[in-house]
Amino acid sequence: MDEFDAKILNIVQHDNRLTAAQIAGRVGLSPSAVQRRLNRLRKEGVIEADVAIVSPDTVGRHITAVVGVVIDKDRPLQKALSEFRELMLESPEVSRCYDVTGEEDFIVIVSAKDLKDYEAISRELFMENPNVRRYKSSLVIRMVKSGTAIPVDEK
Amino acid sequence: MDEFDAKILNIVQHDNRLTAAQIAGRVGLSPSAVQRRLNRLRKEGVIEADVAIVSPDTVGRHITAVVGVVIDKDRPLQKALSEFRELMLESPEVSRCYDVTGEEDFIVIVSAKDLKDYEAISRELFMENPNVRRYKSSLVIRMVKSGTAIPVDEK
DNA sequence: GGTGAAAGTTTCATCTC
DNA sequence: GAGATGAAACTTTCACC
Repeated sequence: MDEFDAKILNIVQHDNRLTAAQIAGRVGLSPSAVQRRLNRLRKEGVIEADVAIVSPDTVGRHITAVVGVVIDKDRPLQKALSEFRELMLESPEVSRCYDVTGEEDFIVIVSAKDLKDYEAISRELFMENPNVRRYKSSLVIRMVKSGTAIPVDEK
Repeated sequence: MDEFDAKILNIVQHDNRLTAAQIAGRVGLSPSAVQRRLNRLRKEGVIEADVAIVSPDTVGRHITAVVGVVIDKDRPLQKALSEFRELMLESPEVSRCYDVTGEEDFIVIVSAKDLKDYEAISRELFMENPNVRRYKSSLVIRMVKSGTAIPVDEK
């Protein structure tokens, strides 16, 4: 990982369909050097995935919610935690789930078609979930920033 | 937007480096039909972007935090809100920012190198920010799910 | 890391339903 | 309207310097 890798990562995190030649022009390497680095970064797992980002609104997902979840500590804790994680992983409406410190145990990002759909989803995932003691939904009014990029220091 | 589009979107949201021929095999179309649809979906903004996802840990970003922010309502509200949004947009350590309903005004996802770095960032963005009345950090212990995919109903 | 030839992929005009 | 075919243009791969 040197300065070239950092520059390449900072570029492809915003557009991974640029050709090696285009990236090469910006970072000052030959196209094949860029390709070699990209292939290495992918093999090593620095680049975890290459994905298309879909605009939720255009596919009828008009609601995003941020949900703070507290697990019921009266139940076997490890089991409750792993069951909850499993449920999050297998629910397609859950786009992200963080295990966190603080008052809440998990913070979950949910995507739903509309409010009615969100109510059904939150009832199923949280309200009727015996592992959940309580939860608090915050509806997203406006996506201020919805990036996926991690800053990579160019040294 | 038909069933073919939905299937294509559900595929490229997990891997946008598949070739049109590979996608065609899975959805039951010819490669050129898949290409035309992908180009259309990109032009129409259904596909907002095509990006590489970088593993934060591998580039030295070991801390992720979810921060709930309450804006100081004693200040001119619209100005405070837009200044705060602007700050989030221009801060590379902020990967996401949601304007939300409920107790908090914003929920912010921050990426930092380590705890010391996080303290410096949160001091600058939140503690010393006159537009912020109070904020609450939750440190991410474990990324349970870190997807970017939105479910697209295949009819 | 660079170069260049081979293999693979996308683009686009054309034909068909 | 949308899908299939095939040739041209472009991109990636890989052996070699």
